[in-house]
Amino acid sequence: MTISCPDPGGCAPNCTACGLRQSGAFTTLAPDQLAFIEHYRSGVLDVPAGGTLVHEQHPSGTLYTLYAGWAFRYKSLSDGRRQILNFLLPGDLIGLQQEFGEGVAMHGIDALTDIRLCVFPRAGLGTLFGQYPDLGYDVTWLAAREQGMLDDHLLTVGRRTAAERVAMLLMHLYRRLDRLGLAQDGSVEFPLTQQHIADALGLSLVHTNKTLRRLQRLGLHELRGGRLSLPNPRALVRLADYYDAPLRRVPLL
Amino acid sequence: MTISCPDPGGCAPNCTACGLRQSGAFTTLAPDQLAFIEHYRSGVLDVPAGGTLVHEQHPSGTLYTLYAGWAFRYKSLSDGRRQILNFLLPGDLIGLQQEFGEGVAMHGIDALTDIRLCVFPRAGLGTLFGQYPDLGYDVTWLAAREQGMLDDHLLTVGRRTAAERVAMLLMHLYRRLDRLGLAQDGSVEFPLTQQHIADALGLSLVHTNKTLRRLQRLGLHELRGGRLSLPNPRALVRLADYYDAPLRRVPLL
DNA sequence: CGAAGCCTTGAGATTCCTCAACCCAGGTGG
DNA sequence: CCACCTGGGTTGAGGAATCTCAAGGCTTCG
Repeated sequence: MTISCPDPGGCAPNCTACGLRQSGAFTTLAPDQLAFIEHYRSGVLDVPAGGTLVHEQHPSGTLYTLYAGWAFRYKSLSDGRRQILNFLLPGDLIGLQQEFGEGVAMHGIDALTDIRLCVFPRAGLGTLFGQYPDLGYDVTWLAAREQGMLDDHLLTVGRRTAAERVAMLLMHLYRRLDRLGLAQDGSVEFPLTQQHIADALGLSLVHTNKTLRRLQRLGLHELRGGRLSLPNPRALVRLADYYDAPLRRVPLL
Repeated sequence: MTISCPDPGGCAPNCTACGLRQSGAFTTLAPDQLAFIEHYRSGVLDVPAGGTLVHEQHPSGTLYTLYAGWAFRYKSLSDGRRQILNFLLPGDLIGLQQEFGEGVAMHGIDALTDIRLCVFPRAGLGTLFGQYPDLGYDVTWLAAREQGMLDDHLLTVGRRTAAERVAMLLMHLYRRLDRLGLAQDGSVEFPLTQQHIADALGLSLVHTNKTLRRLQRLGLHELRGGRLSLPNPRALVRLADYYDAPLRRVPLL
C-alpha cells in the first residue's frame, strides 16, 4: 500500500475536477461542500489487486471512498468458511459498515483489482455532521442504500436456488457497472474468480462452476477474458425474479 | 392500527420519562436534544400481533422507534418464498433500511407481538440533521449497527449449517433481549413460530423443526410456553462459532 | 364439536457438497 | 527452450444435507 498520486489525471488535486464525480452517476454538490470534502480528505491510498485494505478483527478508524477498482467485504468463520458480504465499486463509501468509532472491524475488505481510495479520517466526521448537515444526511443515505443491497443479497442467499443466485449476482453487478458508465459494447470488466462468486452466493466452488456453465450453455451470459456480457438480460431477470428500483444519482463523498 | 395512548405508564407524555430510555441500555442525551425529540415525535402507533406496519412495495415515508414488542423485516419472491431480514426489538429505529426519501419500501415489516411505536415524520429529518448534528450522527450510527447485524446474519445464512444457524439465532436474540433487561430467571419471552425461524435462517420448516428438536435433546435450549432459556450458552457459542463485540449502550431516538 | 394454527415425524426426492482428477495458460528458473 | 509450478477452470462420482410430500397430534377458539 502506498500513499501517493502517480497519476495526476486519476487523482485530481481538487474534488471539483474529480473524474468520478463528473460521470453523471452522482449528485452534484455546492462549491463550499466540495471545498470541505477536499479539505477533509487526508490523502489517497492505493492497494494492489489481492491486497487487504481492512483486516478482519483488526482496528480500523478510517473512512474511504473507493475511487477506482473493485473490492469486496467479507466475514469468515474460524474454520475458514468465508462469506462475501458485498462488492464495492467506484463511488462506494467504505467504513460505515459496523459500529463505527469502536475501532475493531468485524469484517475484512480485500482489493479485487488494483484500487485507489480517497482517505477520510474518522475524527473529522463530527465536523462534517456539525458544519455540513446535508453531507451528514448523505452519509446516512449511503448507509441506508448499502443496507438495501444487503437486504437483497440476504434474500438471494437465503431463498434463491443456485441458478437464481448466479443470475441475480450477474444482473446486479452488471447494472451497477453500467450505471457508472463502465459498460462498453455490452460488456463489462469482470475480475471475479468462481471462488469469489461461490463465497458471495453461499455455494461451493464446484457447484458454482456447474451452475455457471449451465447458464452459459443456455446463452444467459458470456464470461471470457475477464469480461462479462449478458446477451439475454430479460431471461436473467425472469430467472432471478429480479426486482430493483431504477438506479438513481447517488451522493459521493 | 390506532394512534392512541391508552397506557400512560407505557407512553410517557415526555421523552424524559420514557420507560425505555431509563433501562440502562441506551445512551443519555442532553435536555435540549430530548426536548427536540419529544417535539419531533408526531405520535404513538399501536399495531396488533400479526399486523403489518410496512407493506412490501408500498410507499412509506415515516420513521419509527419501536417502543415495545417484537417485529420483523422481510422480503419475498413472487412465488411466496420469504426471507426474514432481521428482528426488531425495543429501541430499534425503523425506516432507515432503504433508499429513504424514495417513498417505496423494498421490504415489509410485520408485528410479531402487539407493538407500540413512536412515530417520526420523515420530513423532520432534515431539521434533525441541521440543528442537532449529534443526533444525526446517532442515526447514522444506528444504521451502521444494523448493517453489522445484517452482515452477521448473511454469514449465518450463507455459510453455517442448519444446527449452527439455529444456535446462532437463539444466542443472538437472547443476548439482545438480555441487554434490554428482558430476561427473567434465565429465560426470555419468545414469540417466534418455527416458520419465522425457518424464514430467518433460509431453511425449510420441516428441517428447522428437526434441527430444533435435536438441539433441544442435546440440552442446548428449552422452548416452552412461549419462553426460551439457554441452559448451556457456552456450548451454543461454540457450536455457532459465535463472536460478537460486547453489547454497549446504544443511541435512542 | 369442528376448524385453524402450530408442532412433529417418516419417507423419498433433490439439491448441493466433497473428493478426486484433469486441463489450460502464464510465470519462473534451470 | 523447456520443465515445472501455480492458479484458475472443468468434470464425474458418490455422499450428505436439506427439501417436499404426507400424515397425524395437540391446543385454542368460536
